[in-house]
Amino acid sequence: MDNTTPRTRRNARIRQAIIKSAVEIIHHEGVSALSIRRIADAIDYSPASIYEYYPNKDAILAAVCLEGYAKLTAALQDYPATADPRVATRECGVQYVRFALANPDYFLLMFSSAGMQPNHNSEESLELQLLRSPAFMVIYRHIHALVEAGFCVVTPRYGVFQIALSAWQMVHGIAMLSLTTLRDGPLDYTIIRMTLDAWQRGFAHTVAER
Amino acid sequence: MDNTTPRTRRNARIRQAIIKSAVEIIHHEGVSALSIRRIADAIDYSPASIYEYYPNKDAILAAVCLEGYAKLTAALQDYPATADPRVATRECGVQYVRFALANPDYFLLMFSSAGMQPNHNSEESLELQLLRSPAFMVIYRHIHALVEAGFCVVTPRYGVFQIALSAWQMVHGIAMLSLTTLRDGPLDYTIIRMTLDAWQRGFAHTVAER
DNA sequence: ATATTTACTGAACGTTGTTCGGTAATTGAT
DNA sequence: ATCAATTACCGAACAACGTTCAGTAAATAT
Repeated sequence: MDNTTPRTRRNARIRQAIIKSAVEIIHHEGVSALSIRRIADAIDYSPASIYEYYPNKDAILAAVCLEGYAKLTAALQDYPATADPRVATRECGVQYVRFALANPDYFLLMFSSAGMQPNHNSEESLELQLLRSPAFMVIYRHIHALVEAGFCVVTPRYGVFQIALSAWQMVHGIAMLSLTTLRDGPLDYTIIRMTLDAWQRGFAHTVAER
Repeated sequence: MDNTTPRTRRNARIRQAIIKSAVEIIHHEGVSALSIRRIADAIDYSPASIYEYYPNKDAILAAVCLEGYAKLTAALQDYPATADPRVATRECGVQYVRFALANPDYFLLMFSSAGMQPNHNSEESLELQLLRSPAFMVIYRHIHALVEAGFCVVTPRYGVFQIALSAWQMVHGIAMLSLTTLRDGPLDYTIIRMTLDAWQRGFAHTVAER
């Protein structure tokens, strides 16, 4: 189909300009400073025109979050390939925390409210949806390699997926608390590495079945 | 001093009514539905009068959070004393997640924005501040018992405090992701217990010094 | 009983998200 | 090239928001 007519291309460009200026406003002045009028001002349109491209403000925030997920995925992969999967897994976690602290506005927007998740398709099982989420898959593959190398034991009830989920939960807790309750406290990546090593050690042997 | 004159008592009662109605509005219609005007309506005052008791809306939200911290602390202790500190520690974590899912609005309000933490005194070290936070202390004592019983090994760099912090981060990640990304997915407390057991196993032996 | 402090309100200001009627520009068909 | 139909855009407005302030009613202190 002609998804590249002049019109659709202009349309896409303006949509892009909208979320780009939104990202900049958020980055420089925080989420609370973001308003339709500020965006309209930044891209030389009237406030009403914004609604030709996005149905409402939440849709714009959702689009910003989508960008955030992509950036997070890239950040998780931004570590040189390592022979030892244990180190690779751990450093992936460090990257997660690093991303959160480097982009606090992005991160809090993505993971603070209950309605900011990508393609929340309630038809499908949550597991399948996560497995199609690129960011989660980066973690998943690290855990898979960990298991392959014999550093991590799986059971029928608690497989690669569950371990990957647990890893995500661990680093997410570190990141989230660092941004909220522990903000402006010292952030020691040496200690975070020790925490992640301890987490890994917990899965080094069979998870007790219940 | 006379902190119980008729005036101060009335004052306290009205302040209490304000945050009580705020809690109810949040609970029934979500944080986004909370407004000064709605509160004023609920307690039969004019919007302007609210400002005689709280300087602004954020102060009201902060007061709501304070209540939340107290409720969380109570929830963490709401598990019968157990002989085995390993079980006690794990069930404390389960209670944390339970609280989050039972009070999603409270929890997200408390731990979503960067400015909702209690008495953020930047003079003092973060460690000392946490050690005076009742909720954290519940976790801290569990870890202390765990160490006392020999189920958990401490090192100079990574002591009871760090382990307790790690425990908090772990359950916080579970809770937070369950409320946001994993919301409306199934929540299996059996699997959460297995996760917390694995976490505990990671600290069962010496944390490798770096 | 009077002076003074406190409690409370109505009305307003500036800002927000969003809608709508109307106009200018662009497109598709002849 | 011309004309009708669609699309893009805007000004103005609406309702709701947080907050302020001048002014009135009530409670307190003298």
